[in-house]
Amino acid sequence: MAANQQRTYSRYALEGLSLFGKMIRLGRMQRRLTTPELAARVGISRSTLQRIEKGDPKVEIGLMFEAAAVVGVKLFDADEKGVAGLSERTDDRIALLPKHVYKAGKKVVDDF
Amino acid sequence: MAANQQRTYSRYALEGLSLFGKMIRLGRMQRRLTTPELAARVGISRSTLQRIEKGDPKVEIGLMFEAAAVVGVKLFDADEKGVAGLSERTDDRIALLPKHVYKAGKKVVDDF
DNA sequence: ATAATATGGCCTATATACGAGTCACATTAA
DNA sequence: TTAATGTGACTCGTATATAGGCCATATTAT
Repeated sequence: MAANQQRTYSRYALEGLSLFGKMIRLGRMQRRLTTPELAARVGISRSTLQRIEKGDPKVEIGLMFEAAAVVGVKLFDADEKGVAGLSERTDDRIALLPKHVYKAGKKVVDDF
Repeated sequence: MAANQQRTYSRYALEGLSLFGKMIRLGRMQRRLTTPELAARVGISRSTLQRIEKGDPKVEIGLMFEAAAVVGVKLFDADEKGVAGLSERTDDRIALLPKHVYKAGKKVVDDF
């Protein structure tokens, strides 16, 4: 018992998840894969795949990324140099910032 | 006991997750938020935020999307009409396909 | 029409992610 | 330098996601 539902998610996150699930579903159908087939290829159960395609916020992100990869859905269009290139550039940008944030009576700047 | 590590993830998924985590970390640092601060805003523990920024495949996808939303990381560059528009167009594309996949001796087509 | 298959929804047991804490070390500002 | 704060890396108990099953309905092909 205790049907809590105590965690809430923002509208933006839920909509993004819903879209992500729909894209995976679309990819699956375009490749003419049934839900048991795709689940088998991803290495998950059909029930989990169903939750993925619904955009359930509680699924493991790794499983959702796996499914997306299998059906060819890519988020943040890693175009040019692919994900690796983006990753490097992100590392570079992080390196430019102070390594700790440190709050000391400073007002939050937020200019970027 | 039983340090299983029985689930494996594809390289592509792991790299995508790593990038995703780095983008969240970058967003947090740009906004001068400490890890306890961001964790509080997202409504999660600091340990979970650490796993998010590392790209741990086992975190709830809802939490990661939530964190991304708070620090302004936008998924699948939902530019123009935003996520809602993309979602609609995805629905439309799904509607064009047969509602079930059905395998019947047909060869996998894969033309799209 | 019928048969065959796909999908959605629900259930339970078990593996495990989460929150909360602690400690050590790194980094910053003074 | 020193003091204050941020971060990383753990541990542990408990809430919960997952796998796997079943059943009902929908869809397809014949």
